[in-house]
Amino acid sequence: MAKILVVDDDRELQENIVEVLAEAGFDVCAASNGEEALEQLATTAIDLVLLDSIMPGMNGMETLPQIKRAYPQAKIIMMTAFSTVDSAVEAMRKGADDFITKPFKIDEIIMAIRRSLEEAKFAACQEMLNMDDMFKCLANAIRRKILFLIKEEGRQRFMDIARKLEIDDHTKVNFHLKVLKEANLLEQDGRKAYQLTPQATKIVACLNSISEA
Amino acid sequence: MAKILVVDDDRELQENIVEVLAEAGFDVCAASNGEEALEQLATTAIDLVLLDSIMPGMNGMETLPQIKRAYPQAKIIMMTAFSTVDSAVEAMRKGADDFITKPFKIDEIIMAIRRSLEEAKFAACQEMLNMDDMFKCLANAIRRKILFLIKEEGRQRFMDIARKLEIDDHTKVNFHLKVLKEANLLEQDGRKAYQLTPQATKIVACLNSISEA
DNA sequence: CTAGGTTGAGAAGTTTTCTTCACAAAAATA
DNA sequence: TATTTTTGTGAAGAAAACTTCTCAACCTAG
Repeated sequence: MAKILVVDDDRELQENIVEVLAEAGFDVCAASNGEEALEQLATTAIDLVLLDSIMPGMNGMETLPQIKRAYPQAKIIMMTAFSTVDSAVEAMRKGADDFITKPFKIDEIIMAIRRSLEEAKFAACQEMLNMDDMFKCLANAIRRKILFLIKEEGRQRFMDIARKLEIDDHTKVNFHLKVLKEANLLEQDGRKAYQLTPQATKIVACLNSISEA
Repeated sequence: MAKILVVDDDRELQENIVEVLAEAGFDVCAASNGEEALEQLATTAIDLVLLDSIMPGMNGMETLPQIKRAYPQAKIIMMTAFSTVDSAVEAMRKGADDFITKPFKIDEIIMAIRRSLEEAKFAACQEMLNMDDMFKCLANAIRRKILFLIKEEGRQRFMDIARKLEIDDHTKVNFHLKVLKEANLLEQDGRKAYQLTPQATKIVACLNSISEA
């Protein structure tokens, strides 16, 4: 279930939107201005922000780039009663994913939300589908063994890896370590010991959870 | 944190073991006999069972094979005050992972637990390392796209898959679908529509979580 | 400093994987 | 029923991946 943050200083409109979106099946929370929005985002995983452009304190146009910078995965739909081509273009260039004019119809905002959430899902799938190097790496059994050896026993030096995996031909180990480095799954520290990259750590933990499920 | 179930009708000993294991950092729960143990296992993910062999009602030797059958991933350490070679061999043959004689020292039981849990972790890693077909499947981009298309849009017929992935050459699609079927990631229903196997569903969900983290 | 061990690189040979082609079988439609 | 469309098979060719070999650079120990 997608989590949506409604940011608007008009308390009545805000509550109206929250109620309607909740009825439409979304998990909704609210903030009255930019500062509150950033606070909410800091503690809650938000999928999409409905952001009013005119608010006292930090307004929508000022808040937008800050949210985009700190929470790039969150989709942002800018709402405004005073829309011009210039303000629309400015908002989109600052990172808004959509732009909607008040007063709007309910199904209009719901459709915009659904479209933006769909785009977010698509982007997440694309990112994973594009991890070609990583998938090609994991196709090879020796390389899987190397990753798990390092996960289980910590960083390893070249000949330790070869010995523990019982591979006599060091050049075979060298080839596979090179492939792992080029795929950004392994890196070397000051002593040339091999360790997992953050990405590899994530992947190995995830794959481990398949066996446990 | 490993979850341990202590099964013993001697209430004082049971509480003693629970307390000591909790202090050693384990998450512990208890049962007084075989029936209670099976009930607990039905509602809680247990990593390891400490199972007394002599209990009223369903005793340890009767409970052991039932646990092993229903919860094969759970490690079982059999405890007994009346140990003979025969009883030890019988317990191990029925699936116990270790066998320990009462009265035992605390560090003795903790060491046995640690050893068994380490073996469980090693077995989980081995299972995953051996999923060669699956990993080789995921190395190919077209096959990843097929899996995600079906995850996102539900079961698909042959030409629908080709059309949605914009692949003109149907024999290319056919080849990759065949590889996915042979790796037990895809199966066909009565109308020949392709759907994910339970295993594939698990894997795709897991890989999806990498992008979201 | 020298010799041996460790680590790494590049080329050639071998194996595996993928794509394409020709054809066939099954299902759907007119 | 005949024709068209959909789905599937196997072989050959092409591309990618892996293994082996030779050599080199660097590090360590005596």
